[in-house]
Amino acid sequence: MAASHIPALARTIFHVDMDAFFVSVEELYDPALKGKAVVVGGQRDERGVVSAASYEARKFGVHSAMPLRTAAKLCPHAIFVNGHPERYRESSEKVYAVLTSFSPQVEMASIDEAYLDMTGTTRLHGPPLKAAHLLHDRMKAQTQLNCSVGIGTSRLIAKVSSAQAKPNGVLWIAPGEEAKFLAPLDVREIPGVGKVMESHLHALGIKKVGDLARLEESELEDRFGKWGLALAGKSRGEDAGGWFDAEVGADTDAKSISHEHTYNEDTADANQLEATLMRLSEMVGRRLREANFHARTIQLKLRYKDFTTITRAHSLVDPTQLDTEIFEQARTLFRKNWKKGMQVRLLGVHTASFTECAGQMDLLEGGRQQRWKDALAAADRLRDKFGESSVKLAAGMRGSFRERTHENPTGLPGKKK
DNA sequence: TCTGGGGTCCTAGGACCC
DNA sequence: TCTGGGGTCCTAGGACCC
Repeated sequence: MAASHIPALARTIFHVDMDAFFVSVEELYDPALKGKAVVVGGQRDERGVVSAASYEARKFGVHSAMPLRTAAKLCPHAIFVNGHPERYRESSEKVYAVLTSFSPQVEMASIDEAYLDMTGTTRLHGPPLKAAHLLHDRMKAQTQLNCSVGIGTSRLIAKVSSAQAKPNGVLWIAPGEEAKFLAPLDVREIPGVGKVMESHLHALGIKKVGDLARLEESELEDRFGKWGLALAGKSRGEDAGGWFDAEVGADTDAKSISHEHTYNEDTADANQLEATLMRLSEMVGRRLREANFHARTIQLKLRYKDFTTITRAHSLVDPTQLDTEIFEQARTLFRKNWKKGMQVRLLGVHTASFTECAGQMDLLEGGRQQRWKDALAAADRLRDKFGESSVKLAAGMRGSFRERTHENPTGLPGKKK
């Protein structure tokens, strides 16, 4: 092909996506699962959705985000497995180690996928396709896991091509071939186009990316605003706007930390609901302390039986990382907004607007907070040693913490991180 | 079919300030 | 009198991703 088609500054981006990651990791622990219809995410009669399905289960129409009970109906012979986040984190770290041996610019986009900037690595690893096959084989050798690799001049092209390469494949889109590659694909294949956007586009008669590319930019902008403009660029394979434009591997601090819980059965029991808020506040507080963040905004999430969901937030003058302060705010928001007697399906505690250090406080307040911090640090250490359920901080306690061991009667250490 | 849990980003209105 | 304009912060909700 003519060299003039190749932009002088074209980047070479890899998108590496692990195949059926959670299922594959579970197979490492239980080889009997191999080749079977497997659903990870919970048991067949539980409230919840599919986190991952094996290719065998997918043949029956099972896919991630589908309710477990639906999956059980579509594929009655499937084996249902609870998720093991520690296992996935551990495998993810091995994946990361393999990737960093190929490029210093690696960015994990989630637990099972990553972008690599491979621009200028030809001398070291050979041309893109050769490097990708090398990576693919080393991944299998060192993690026993299959992955797919997409290669392109943008994150977008790399991401879309890795999806086309699945399972267990490698796909390279040569510079200049982007639009041709995208044109026949459904608009839904473009990252950021979900159910809602898809139906808006379908209503305009736009089904394929090629249809999108033929539209005037100005028309897309008029209809969909800023996002429409980005969409026009994407239809040509450009990393148009936002995070996609960022350098690969630029580190990004967390913007929010949250935990939520859906009850197996809806409840209107105020004591149970507030106990859940306490537990969620503890989990959030702990993660704030681990990250050394102080949160200014505390948000409550409340979902009723009929699935109507509200969020209510409050911003503090002094940012906090203390369980009790988080809980106090969450509980206040809850008492103000929960319609007494209404059955609750889900509660969540969300924190955001982080600062590195705490706001100002007077000396007296400082002393009291310090004692709390000491107590919490001790509780965190105890949890590390004996597991999540061994320590609970009771609401309203001052300057001390109580140890509860009835949930761990053997005295043996629980799961260690 | 009866809908998890952890995130990110965007929009839009109102308050408040200059 | 019949009504500025821009900037920022806060809150609520929603689309989307894995």
